[in-house]
Amino acid sequence: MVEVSKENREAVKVHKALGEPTRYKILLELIKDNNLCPAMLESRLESIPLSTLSHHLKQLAESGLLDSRKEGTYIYYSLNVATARKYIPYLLD
Amino acid sequence: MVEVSKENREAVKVHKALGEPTRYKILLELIKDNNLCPAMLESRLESIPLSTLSHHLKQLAESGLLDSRKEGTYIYYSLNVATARKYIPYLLD
DNA sequence: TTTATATTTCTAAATATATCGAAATAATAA
DNA sequence: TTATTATTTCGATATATTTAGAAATATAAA
Repeated sequence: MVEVSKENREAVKVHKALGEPTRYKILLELIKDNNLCPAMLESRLESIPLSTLSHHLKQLAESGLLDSRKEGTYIYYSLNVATARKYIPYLLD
Repeated sequence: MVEVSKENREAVKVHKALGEPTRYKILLELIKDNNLCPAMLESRLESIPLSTLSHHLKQLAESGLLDSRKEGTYIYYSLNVATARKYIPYLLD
């Protein structure tokens, strides 16, 4: 099997991250309102445990779609604009 | 949990289809050379059984990324340009 | 009508992923 | 230092997906 390039592996990772309903919803929330903490997202996506949410946020961040920054005990997640522009331009603007 | 719209369900399906290395490779081959049959793809993607390939082609087609047309015993798969322009513009041109 | 070719569907096993409670970490406040 | 809050990591289970051989289908050619 011909292996894909590093660039293509990254693309597959991004699409895989987007190809799951909960993660897609997280992304939609962040497009509406950038800079959200897990606890804030928890109240927007009904009945999801924080441990599950955290797991999905990790995958979205590892794909490059999200950035995060820590402030005290809070962690703010935000869209990585460059990655989002590349892979989900149809959702922006 | 807030459910996603029909449009978003379609988007998730497309991203899920793209989020798997073999299917991504199939797509890259079709971008290089549109209108390929399973047997032609089989020779381009080394060591993949036709049954597996057929399964992946089905998912790509069901997501809306591929069209297919039958000619005798052959089935030609091709990019659906509208869907591709929406979800993988970074791969086109 | 038999044979050959292209492809799909079926089925079962292997692998990967999602889920969620409990325990762990990390920062802050009392 | 102890308690509190925000979040992550762990571990186990449930669910979904991928894989590939065998059987089935469909078309065309001998």
